[in-house]
Amino acid sequence: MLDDLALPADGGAPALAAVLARAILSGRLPAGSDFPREKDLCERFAVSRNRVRNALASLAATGLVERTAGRGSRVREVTDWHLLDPLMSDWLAGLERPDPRLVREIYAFRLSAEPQVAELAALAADGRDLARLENAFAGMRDTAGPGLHQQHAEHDVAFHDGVYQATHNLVWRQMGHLLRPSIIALIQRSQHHADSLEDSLERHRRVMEAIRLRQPEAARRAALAVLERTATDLGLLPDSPLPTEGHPI
Amino acid sequence: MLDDLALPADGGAPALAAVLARAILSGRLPAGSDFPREKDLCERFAVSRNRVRNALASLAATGLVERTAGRGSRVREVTDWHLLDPLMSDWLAGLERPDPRLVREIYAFRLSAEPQVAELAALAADGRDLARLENAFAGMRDTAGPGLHQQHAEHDVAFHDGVYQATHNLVWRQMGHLLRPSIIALIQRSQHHADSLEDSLERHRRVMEAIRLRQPEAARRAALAVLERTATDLGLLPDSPLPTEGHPI
DNA sequence: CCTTGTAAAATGTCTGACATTAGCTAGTAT
DNA sequence: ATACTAGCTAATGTCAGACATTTTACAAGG
Repeated sequence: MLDDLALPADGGAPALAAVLARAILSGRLPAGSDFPREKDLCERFAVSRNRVRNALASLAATGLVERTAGRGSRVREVTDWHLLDPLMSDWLAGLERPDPRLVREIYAFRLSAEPQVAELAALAADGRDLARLENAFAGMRDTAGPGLHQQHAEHDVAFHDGVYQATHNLVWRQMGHLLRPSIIALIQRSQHHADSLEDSLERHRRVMEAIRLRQPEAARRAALAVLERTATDLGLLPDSPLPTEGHPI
Repeated sequence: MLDDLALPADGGAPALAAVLARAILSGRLPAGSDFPREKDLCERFAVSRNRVRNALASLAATGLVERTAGRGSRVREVTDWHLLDPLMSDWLAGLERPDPRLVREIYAFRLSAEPQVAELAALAADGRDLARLENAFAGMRDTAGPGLHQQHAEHDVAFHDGVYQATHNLVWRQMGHLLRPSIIALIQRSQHHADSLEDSLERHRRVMEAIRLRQPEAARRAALAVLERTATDLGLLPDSPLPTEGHPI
């Protein structure tokens, strides 16, 4: 178990946590199963028990495992994972092949939340918020060529995060963390045709413009349009019922 | 600094973290200020460095402090706090006098999110979800008398959490954690007149009924009505601009 | 003035031992 | 036969001390 995993050259404490977390997130360890003991992990990765315990503490803090003295560590249900923890976002974004169900759940959330977020942003955004959006948009436009998918995705994340930031609400702002894994999954799946990119850019521009002009209703519609574009790029069939019923995309 | 804090009789590792966290959450330590050194905390609370380090690791994981080797620990900005972390929810719910700005921010979030959540719940709720809602509602009704505020609040939390659960979305479900600190703050501030309680119950009932009847639009309106009731009980003026500046509490 | 070296202070890590808890097993009394 | 208890084992939790690493401040020298 975990035999094919390797610790990166860095090898710091967070690196070990990331390796162990991805073993769970990739789905190779079923919920309810026993997680390896501390001693085994020490031998397997040739690190001290201290580091192993720190890594396991991170996994427990994000709800990936449950630890009980004398019993051991056990993998928890997906419903217990703290998807909104920034650590979790990093781990998810680094996955080679993220669980399609998770991608779907996060997308469904964004579909139901982001129009509202855009509406709030249109009501509250100030100059700095607009500057962030403009910068991110320019970055997306300048990296629209082939071979720049990675950088394009980063600017894409920055754009959407900018919308969350512009709400000026402490809770909504925290949720921008979800964007990275969602958008990374996007570029890993879609082939990003040139015309698709052009269309996506235009839809983003309309969100930015509506926020600038303080038009909440237009911002809501524009955000929805961006997400519809995202759905087709993700290969999610619009008419298949996602987690919830009937979003007539 | 922190002289008047005491470790509860339990004294476990999480207890120490809670004490330290509340020192920050109560606002006595300004953002950017230095947090006490590990050695000082060891002496102050008469615990080993190990426990202190575990507690500080929790504070760092929730974004309350930033730790750098050789430098020390520093209190982070409110905008960096992970309000959606379950640990944070527990700490916030245990505060005697939570920061009014935080209460307002969380309320503003709920006001913008919960109608949508109720709508999704109306589309996706199954029998188990309805049973949870009915149980919670019955609990609220049975604890409507005086002197039962604490238990009433718990059932209130269970009701709203049930709505989040009923969305059957992994992300929305995580957000139910925010409810406890929000509702605890509610009962600590409002005097809960008998007629106010009666009105609140009726509004909750309409949410439950709309979810049962699969009426998304009615659920949205009913959830909004509950939150308006909450606003007056919290002493928040409904027409003042919420998410942005101006906290005339 | 800038650079560099050095020392101090703080957190990070390692090690070994012991404490505590959960679960199992065997034994015993009713 | 069942139920309860004692004890054993294995796992995580805690402690104590030493050392490593990083940051910062300060002072000497160019």
